[in-house]
Parts: sequence; C-alpha cells; structure tokens
Amino acid sequence: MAPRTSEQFEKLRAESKQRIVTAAFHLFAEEGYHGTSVSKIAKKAGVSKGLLYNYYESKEDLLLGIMDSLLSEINEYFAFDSLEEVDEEVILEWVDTSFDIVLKDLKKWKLYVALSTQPEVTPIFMKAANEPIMKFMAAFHKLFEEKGVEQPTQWIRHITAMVDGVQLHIMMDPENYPVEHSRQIIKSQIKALLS
Amino acid sequence: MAPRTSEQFEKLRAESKQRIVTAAFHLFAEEGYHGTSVSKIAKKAGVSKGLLYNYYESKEDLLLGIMDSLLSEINEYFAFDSLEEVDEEVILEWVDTSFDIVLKDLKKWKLYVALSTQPEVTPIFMKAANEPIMKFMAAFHKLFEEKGVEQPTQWIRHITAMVDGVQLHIMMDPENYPVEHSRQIIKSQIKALLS
Amino acid sequence: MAPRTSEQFEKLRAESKQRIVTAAFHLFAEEGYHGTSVSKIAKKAGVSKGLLYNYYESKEDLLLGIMDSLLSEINEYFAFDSLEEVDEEVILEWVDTSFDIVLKDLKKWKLYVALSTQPEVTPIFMKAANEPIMKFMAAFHKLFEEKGVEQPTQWIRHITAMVDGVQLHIMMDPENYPVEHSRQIIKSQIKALLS
Amino acid sequence: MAPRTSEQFEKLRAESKQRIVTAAFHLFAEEGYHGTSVSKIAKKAGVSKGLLYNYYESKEDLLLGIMDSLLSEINEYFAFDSLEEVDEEVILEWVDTSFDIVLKDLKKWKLYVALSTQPEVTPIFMKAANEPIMKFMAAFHKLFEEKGVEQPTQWIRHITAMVDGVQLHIMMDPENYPVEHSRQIIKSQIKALLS
DNA sequence: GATGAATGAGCATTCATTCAT
DNA sequence: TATGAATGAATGCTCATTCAT
Repeated sequence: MAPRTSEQFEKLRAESKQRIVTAAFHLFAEEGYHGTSVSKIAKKAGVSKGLLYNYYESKEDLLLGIMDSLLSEINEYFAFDSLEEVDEEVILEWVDTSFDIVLKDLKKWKLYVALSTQPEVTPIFMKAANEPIMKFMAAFHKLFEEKGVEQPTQWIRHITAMVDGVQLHIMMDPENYPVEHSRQIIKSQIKALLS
Repeated sequence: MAPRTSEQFEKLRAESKQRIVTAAFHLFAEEGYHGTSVSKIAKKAGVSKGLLYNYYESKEDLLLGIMDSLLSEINEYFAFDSLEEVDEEVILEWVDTSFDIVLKDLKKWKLYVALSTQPEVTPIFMKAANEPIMKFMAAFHKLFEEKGVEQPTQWIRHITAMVDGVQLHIMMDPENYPVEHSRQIIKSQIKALLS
Repeated sequence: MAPRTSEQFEKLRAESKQRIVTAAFHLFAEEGYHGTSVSKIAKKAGVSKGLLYNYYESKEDLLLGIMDSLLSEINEYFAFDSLEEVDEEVILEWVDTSFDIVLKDLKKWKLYVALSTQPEVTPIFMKAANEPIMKFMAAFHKLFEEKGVEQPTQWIRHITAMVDGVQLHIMMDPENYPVEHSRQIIKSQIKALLS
Repeated sequence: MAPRTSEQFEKLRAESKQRIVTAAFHLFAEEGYHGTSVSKIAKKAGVSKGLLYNYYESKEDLLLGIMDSLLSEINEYFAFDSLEEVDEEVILEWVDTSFDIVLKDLKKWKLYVALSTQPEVTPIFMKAANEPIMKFMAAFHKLFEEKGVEQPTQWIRHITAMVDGVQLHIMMDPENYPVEHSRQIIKSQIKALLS
C-alpha cells in the first residue's frame, strides 16, 4: 500500500496544530503560563502529550507560536491603506477600530491581554508589538504638526492613553460600559483639535 | 542570659515577616506567582523555609497577605475626609492622587499592577478592590446628578477609563509621559462638565 | 509499469537493511545502546521509523542483528583450516591475526569493543563469543601438553591476556603503539616455550 | 526548640550522600548510565528522589561525583613515596599493586571498569585519569634509559599493555585466572630487562 | 515496501509542604 | 523562634512502538 500523500500529512498536521494552539491559548490566558501544564493542554486539545512535542519543541515554543499568530491577527486590523498619507479620517478610523476590535472578539481580546501582561510573556510581547505601534505614532505626529496642533506629542500620548483606558474598561465590563458615549467624546475631541 | 521580653520577640517576628513579604512581593510581581518557588522567596528573604511556614500557612496565604497589605496601603491614599459630601474639589483631588500615587512610588505600583493582573491573582484582587471603588462611583454619581450633568453614569465611566489609561501609560514610560498635560486636560474637562 | 521482480525487491530490502544496521552500529557504539533513539537511527539511515520496524521487531532485535553480523565477521578471520591439528604455526598466526584485525579495521574494531562492553550488551556478547574462544583454548592446550610445556593452562591464559592487553592499547593509541615490538616479543616468548 | 546543630546536619547529609553514591555506582555499572533511572537509584538508596536532587544538581552531576571519588581512591593506591627517584623496586611494586588492587576489591574494580568504558563516561574518565598515568610513564622511562634498556618506550608500552591485559582477565574470571603465574612471569621479565 | 502521525509509559527534575530537633 | 533534611506528587519532556494509508 502506498504511504499517505504529503497533502494528507499536511492536513493532519494542520488540524492537530490548530487544536493544540487553541487549547493552549485559552489555558495560558485563563490560568497563566506557569499555571498551565502541558498535560492539561494536550488533554483539552484531545491529543497526546507526545504529539504536542512533535509540533512544538517546548512549552515556550508553543507560547511563541501563539503570540506570533495573535500579533499578526491584530496587525491585520490596523493595516490601513497607507500610513504615508494620514489625515483626520485615518485617526478617527483608528479610534473606531480600536474599540470595535475589542467588541467584536471580546473573548479573544481578553485572553490576549491576559496573556500579554503575564511576567513570562511581557518581554516577548513588547519586542514584537513595539514596531507597529511606533509607526502609528510617527504618522499621527506628522499630521498633528501639519495641522498646527500645539504640543502634538503630548496630545498623541494623551489620546492613546484614553483609548487604551476605554479598551480596558470595555473588557472589564462589556455589558455595561458606554462605548458609544466614549467613542463620540474622544472623536469630537480629536476633530476639535484638528480643525 | 535573661529571656527575651515579649516586645523583643514581637519585633523579631515583625522584621522577619516584613522581609518575607517584601521578597515575595518582588518575586511574585517579576516572575509570576507560579513562576516563583517558596525556596526562592525564603532565600531572598534570608530566612529558612521552615520559618516562612511558621508565619504563613501556605504559598497562597502569603499571596493573600501581600495583597491585603497592598490594598490597605492604596486605600489610605484615597481615604478622603468624607465621601458623604462630595464636591468638585474631591473629584479633582481624586484625579491628582491617582496620578501622584503612580509617580511617587513607581516601582511598587508597577509590581502591584504586575501582580494583580496575573490570572491566579485577579479574582482575589477583584474581590478586595471592588467595594471601595464602588463607594467612589456612587459618591461621584450623586454629585453629577446634583450638578445636572447629562448622562452622569456614562461620564463617570469615561472619566475613570481615561484616568486608568493615563496611569497605565505613566507606568509604561514614566520618563517621557506628559503627565501634567493629561492632568490639566482631564481636570479642565471635569470642571467644564460640572460648571 | 512492469512489477518489480523479486530480485529487485530483495536488493532494495538488503540495501535498506544494510543502511539501518550501519547507522545503528555507529550510534550504539558512540552514544550507547540506551543513549541512542530509534528515531535517530532511522534518520541517520535515511529511512522511516516504520520501515525499520518492518525489518526488526524491536530495538533489541536490531542490536542482536548487529552483534550477530559482527561476530560472524570476526569468526571468519580466525577460521583456520583446522583446529584439530594445531601446531606452533597456528598459534603464531593467531597472534598475528589478533593484531592485524585491529590494525586493519580500527574504527570498526573500536566500535565493536565499545559496543560489547556496554552493560546491556555484554551478556549477549558473552553468550555468542564464548564457544569459539573455548575451541581455541582447547586446541592450544592440547599442543602445549604435547610439547611438554609446564603449567600449560597458566601459560595459555597468560598469553591470551597479553594479546588482549596489546589489542586494547593499539585501540587506544593506534598511531604510536609499537605493535611490531610487542608482536615480536610475544611470538619469541611462545617459540621459546614450545621449543 | 533549638534547630539541629550544624554537626547534626552535616552527619545527616554525609550519610544520605553516601547511600546515594553507593546505590548509583552499582546501578550505573551494572545497568549503564542511561539504563539507570534516578527513581531506581533513589529507591535502592532508600531515599526520595527529591533528596537526591538536594545533593546533586543532576544525574550527570552524580556521575561526576562518583568518578571523582573513584579516581582519588585509585590514586591513593599508587601514591608511591616518590616518583622522582624511581628504581627497579618501584616498578615491581607497581606491578604488584596493579594486580592486588583488582584482587582486593574485585567487585568495585569491575564496576569501575564497567563504568569507565561506557560511551557517556569515557570522556570524563579520560580527562581525569590521563595526568597521573603520564607521570608514571615518564618516571619509568627515565629509569629504563638510565639502565640502558634498548627501545625503552616500546618496552614500557608493552609492559603496561601486558599488565592491563592481565587485570582484565582477572576481572573476567577471578576464580581461575593464574595471577601468581602471570605476576611472576612479568616481574622476571622486568628484572631481566633492567639487570 | 514505505511513510510519519499518533500514543502513553517512563524519564529527569522541581517544588510546596512537613517535621525532628 | 528557627533550621534545613526529607518527601512525593506533579511537571516538562523523550522515546519505543503502532497503525492507517
């Protein structure tokens, strides 16, 4: 009998990997990286411990895999057409996206934050997330200067802090937090600033 | 040799306990609750493992002790004379204190946040921190209503979200974050609202 | 396509088997029986684990196969025309062969010794190697008695011990060990004894 | 109550360590380094696995500890008064000691050889054993030259090879091997050479 | 004949906790 | 009060072996 074709193998691999990653993501986020045992991950994923180690060299390698895929997912959201020609519209869209991303996939977002704030994970996260954020800040800064905003740096930092604060509070109480109110306030503030 | 007086014993006890708590706090915050072993804590505190277990029933008990002392420390900051008669002044003071507390003891604050966001710790923290926060919110709400602010609940939540966001950003980059700018903006917003 | 003839199959089989045996022999000798994983053997042999288990029932079975083939290889060297009619010539030839076999295929010999002295392997080796050695000893003993050597058993054991010692030292330092000197000394000793 | 005195602790430590070392030595020798599990060692030593790791950082560290103590034990045997002034007597004594050491503590010696020939162990052993051996060889060489022996290097290597061969054969069959015969033959050979 | 995904028992190691002194 | 030796369950990880294709 012929051995399985490589496509068949590939499919098997991809399915198992996906189940492992999903299980690990949830457990890492909910019970912490060190608080989660590899056995638990394997059990939740419905595979054997051995198989997990066929795909990931170590528990840490698995963590890296998860962070990678999460970060690229988030980057997709913020992949605006062009960061070269930033105008008011782009900033307002960025505010909207920042809130919508949390609302749209609340559970994943909570897990993502829960994961990235763990001491074992933060360094990895910082390294990977820093560059894209810097790009945004630079583009916004350029616009603020062009529009003659006084103290552009301070304003950008204040705005991003506000947006992060609102994101955090949405996460903590998505049922009741008045997103639309905050969204409108912040967007008005920005419009007033740039007019 | 004369037997030690009970005050002396008490003093020794208190000193040892303090060293254990300090060591554990730093380690829990920096390397995670599960990532920190009791042996490491004992070594850093300069005491034996046995002694540690004389003072704390378990690793978790030690964590609870730390959280307790941290929370009461924070509550002291916000122990305003009266929450019954809240006026504009109290809210503005609350904003100031919120920022100053981070600036004043940055390291401890970072550790505190690092600790309280760990999955193992968050439930404990939530339970203990919830009540005092609720008190504030209620007092603020009363004032906003009296002053005829429209959508008082939404505004309170927006303001607390902003303050938390700024706190977070101060922590992440204390050297460069423009605290005074944010402080002035937020306080002006509140004043305008209440006038 | 025409089905492969059975000779072709046989040839493929033999080639694969050979590559497995060679890889396993090297790895067992260099990293120990327990220190070598089946995966490593398969990878080094360039075949799949599955195929390896088509040829050998287990890891231990593979070890037995290796030992078998090594022992029969060695036996070929010492397959003198007749052990019935042993004379001085045969003993001297045996000494020569003992040294030449080491010199000729040093690497294989080292691996062979490395393998046969492993605790997991020694019992297997002892069982298989014992009989041919006994045959030699008996034949030599008969000759020594005929020649009127005093304490023939003691001498035979002394001579074999010497030969083994020299083999060992050749192995350990083949570049510098003075084989010819030892060869000549030992052979002279035997000649003197039998004259 | 006062804590145990440090002598008490020291005694406890020494006893446990000794039992662990003894158990590990036997098992490593009899079943191979990789073939021996830490659990088995702990069980044979009558201690918990955890305790073993209080004293040795790893399985390999335990192996190193054993090799160290074995090598220093052997070096004691061969610690002749002076290697500066080597005469015939010293060489003959060296031959005697070489055989007696095997006869006297056969079991330990067998284990020692079994251990030092394992692939995982040989490198460690070679590194540690090389220097003392070299010292002997140099001292012997000096004497042989002074006595006008032709081809002194070759003879020294031949003699050490013989001695090793006899040691090996004693080990393999201590009941029957004619040590005294070999001892006398070799010593006579040396005497004749140096006369 | 040939593949490699999948398994699970077993391995080395860590660590919260206990206890005799 | 104070010590650290001692425990054993649980962890991260490996590996001989099986099996569908």
